Amino acid sequence: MRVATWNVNSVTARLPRLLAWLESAKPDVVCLQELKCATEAFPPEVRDLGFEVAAYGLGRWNGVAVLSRVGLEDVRRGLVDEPTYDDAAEPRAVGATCGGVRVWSVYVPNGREPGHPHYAYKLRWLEALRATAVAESAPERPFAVLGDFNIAPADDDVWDISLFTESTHVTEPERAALAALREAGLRDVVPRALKYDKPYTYWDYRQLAFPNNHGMRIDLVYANASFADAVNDAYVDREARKGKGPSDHAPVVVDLTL
DNA sequence: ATGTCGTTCTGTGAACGA
Repeated sequence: MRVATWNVNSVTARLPRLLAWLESAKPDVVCLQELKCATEAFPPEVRDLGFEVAAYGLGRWNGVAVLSRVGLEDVRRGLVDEPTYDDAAEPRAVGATCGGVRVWSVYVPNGREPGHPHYAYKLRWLEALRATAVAESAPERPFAVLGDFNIAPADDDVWDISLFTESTHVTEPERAALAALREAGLRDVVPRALKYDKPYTYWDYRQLAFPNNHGMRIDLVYANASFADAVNDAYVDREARKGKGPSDHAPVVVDLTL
């Protein structure tokens, strides 16, 4: 089974590239983030390719989905005890069971800057993610949380850590939230880089970041032992970041032998 | 130079978030 995660930065703007990628990469299950469209506006062309779709979006911001061509059951929108921001629920997590594998597609809040209310929201949201993983991860069922975590797990996951001294994505509390997920039994499934030495998944649109490989590894796969032990390959599909009209993120692809 | 995107509204450019 091939499972992937991709922050597409607008599913409607990315539709031609998404459809081409689905046909060439042939994933069975895909977690998408930053749909930037409402649930009912999710492009029907994806279903025409044979995928069932569990989308969760409200419009301009955020939005997540699980696509599957191996079945789609027990869809859940939102986390256990999920926090709100400015008193509003945001569409940042959707879970589904696909061919016996439980996956969550997540778009973790950015945080904006340490000390900002959005940063405190990010940490609360990550605690709700941990609680959801604990509630749902049974040892015998492959389980994984995949998505844009907006956290670089280690300094090596950033192209130049010296530029991040006052920034989110690398702070100790954010990394502690990832450690708490690991303590809950999830493992970081680190993909291969298909070029250069680091498996970056995101490169800013600005300042020629992609050609200079000024990237970050912030799109993560956190999996329980049943899922992680079944992984026979994982890689970042950097080809999808090339050319005209890409997302600023590349897909992470994981192959499982179940 | 926060230098690029994508979306929406204050709407044919600006504001916002990333």
